[in-house]
Amino acid sequence: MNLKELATALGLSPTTVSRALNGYPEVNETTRLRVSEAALRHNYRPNTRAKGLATGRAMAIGHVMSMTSQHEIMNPVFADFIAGAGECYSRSGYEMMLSVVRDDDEAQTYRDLKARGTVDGVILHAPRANDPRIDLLTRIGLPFVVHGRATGVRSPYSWVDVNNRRAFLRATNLLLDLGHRRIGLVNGLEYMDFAIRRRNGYLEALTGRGIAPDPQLRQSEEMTEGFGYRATRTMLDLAAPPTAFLVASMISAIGVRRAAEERGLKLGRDLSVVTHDDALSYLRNGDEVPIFSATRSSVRDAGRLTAEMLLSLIADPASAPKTQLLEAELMVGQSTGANPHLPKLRPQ
Amino acid sequence: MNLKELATALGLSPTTVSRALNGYPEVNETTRLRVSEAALRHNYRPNTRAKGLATGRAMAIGHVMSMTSQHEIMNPVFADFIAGAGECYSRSGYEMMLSVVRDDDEAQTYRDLKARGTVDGVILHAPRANDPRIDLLTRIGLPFVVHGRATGVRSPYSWVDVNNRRAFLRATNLLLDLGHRRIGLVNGLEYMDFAIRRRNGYLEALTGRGIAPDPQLRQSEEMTEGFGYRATRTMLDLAAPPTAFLVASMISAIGVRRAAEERGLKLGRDLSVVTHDDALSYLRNGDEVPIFSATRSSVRDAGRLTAEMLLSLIADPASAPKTQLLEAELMVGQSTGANPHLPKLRPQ
DNA sequence: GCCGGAATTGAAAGCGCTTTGGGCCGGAAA
DNA sequence: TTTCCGGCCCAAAGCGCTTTCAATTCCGGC
Repeated sequence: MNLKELATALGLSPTTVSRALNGYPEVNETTRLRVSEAALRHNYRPNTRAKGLATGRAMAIGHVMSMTSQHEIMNPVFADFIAGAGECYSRSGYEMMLSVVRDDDEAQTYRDLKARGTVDGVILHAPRANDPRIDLLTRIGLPFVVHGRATGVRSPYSWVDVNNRRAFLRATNLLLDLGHRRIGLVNGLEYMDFAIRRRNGYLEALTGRGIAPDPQLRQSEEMTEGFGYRATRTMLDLAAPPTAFLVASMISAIGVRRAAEERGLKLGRDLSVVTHDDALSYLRNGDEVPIFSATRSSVRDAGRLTAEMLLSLIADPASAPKTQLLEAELMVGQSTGANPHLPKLRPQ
Repeated sequence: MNLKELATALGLSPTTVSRALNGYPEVNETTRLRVSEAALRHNYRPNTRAKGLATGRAMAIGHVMSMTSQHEIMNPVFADFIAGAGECYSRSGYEMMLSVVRDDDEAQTYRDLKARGTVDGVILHAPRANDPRIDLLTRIGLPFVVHGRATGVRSPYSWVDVNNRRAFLRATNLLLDLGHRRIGLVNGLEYMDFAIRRRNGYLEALTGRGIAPDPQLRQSEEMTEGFGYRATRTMLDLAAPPTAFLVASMISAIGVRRAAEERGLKLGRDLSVVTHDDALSYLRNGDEVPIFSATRSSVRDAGRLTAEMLLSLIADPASAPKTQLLEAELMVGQSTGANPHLPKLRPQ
């Protein structure tokens, strides 16, 4: 059933039916009722493409996820982010379009989305330092919001980000306060912006206490369980091993725990761990007392906020770029404790 | 730049340009070259909506993920499945549309997608026993492929599924062969079809060896880490605790390991665990020797296969429903070993 | 030198919607 | 009574493509 059929069934013109359904004021209220009742009864819904063609709006938002040909890692965070954004879209009548592309095709994908008018805007995932995609999107005039930021990019753009530097600064300070002096950093890939900021927060805290950072205590890679495991083993094998770890994701932290337990080290007693916790739905960090002490920030909320920001940008194209910085909570859980090797400061 | 503009720029009619770009035979080869060169130069790409309107095909596939209002759990498997399917789509020029909806809106969402012509077909996720969505989709005539099956649904439909029953049958037999007699089942929600089949495989193996299944050794819930942990604690607290566990997901298995290690039980020595492994990219099950003994089946491959099947169904609407049953590999890893409490069969 | 047919191109009619620019009617204002 | 103005509705023109149908040109064959 299309508009014309519905109109003839009602003895009205397509014009009036369209106006009635779209809430235009110049249609009689009783007619409107009659129309919407008939639309419901006939299960009428305007054709997406026809409507889009007529209005010039796609009512769709693009999410491009690129995969390096080598890694092929799906970010576990992605699903929850999508869920948050998707909520927003269905509330607002938007569709979400997902493109999975090889990373060297990503720029072309954005150009395509714009040229073919497939979407009204996109969300930029996983920004890197000096990310060229930001300039690209600005240049081609496709509205976008970045989930994260891109160190080094000077031109203004809209973003929603967690205060990663501050989060890891605070986390490091927590460990320092517990007497830890050698703190291992198990970071994400350090061309990713979030990882850079986390490292900076970590370094800032150390130097703030007059501790010279040891490059041997830093590893960075894709945040898998296996990486957490391997990085921990390697650092524990050092002549002067760390007594605490700062980890960039729960998944990696699970690997850290595996390595620790393999050595008979109990977290919170023999070894301290603070991890970042994205509050993934299937990986809750304990119930009352968190399993891991953590810097916590819901990526699902971030998804919702990012999507909302993009929709507001699309609604008002003239508006200046918006930004939103979210603070992570620092939660003390069961995986941290005083440095057991600390020489008593005041003996006796 | 649209078709008309490109046509006038070339001194040709839109008809010819359209034909040239779409590979119709009746256009002069030199003209075609001229056209495609100009299209490239002007960065021309046909408008998605206009093309869709004219052809009647959306060139898009819908994925609906519903969330129960209580749970709000994003299936961690979803991301990898999507990645597999997305690969197939971008290869074939299709788009993926994702809808995140409350589960009581799901039926309406399918009706919408059909009525508005937003997609050419959908992939049905997380089927349950007697899943009503299958009949719904058949009734409204929206092509679909189910990722999984639905016990109890009699009408024919297309699906791609792992042989869950067989996988858990074999896994249980492995544990039985290792001398385990009390085997705990940490299953997914048992209204989900896959969980039903896994339980059946487990029960079949037990009864096949003349062992009466103990209902106390079965728990089923959303497959989170926390559930794995709690279920294990509960079962280990039984008067006659299990010596082995069969677990429905790596995430839950990590919870099982946490509970075990909390009790000082080492996996593979004091307690055996076999888990199902979806081969998630960020949660590899070890490198050479798997961490967990596991029934393994890549959900990403499943995504690819499901998408391919759907596209072939759409290409040939008259074709009969297709099905594909994937076998899981049974991999022995570090988490299984002989039952330590087993009385020696041949003492001395 | 004429004809049928292949090769090549175009005009125009949709696809299903929105939206502009009237048109008609009844009642208030003149 | 005439004029004007809301209130309500419709015809028709697009939106940017595809595709049918027709037109034109250029051949070789007779």
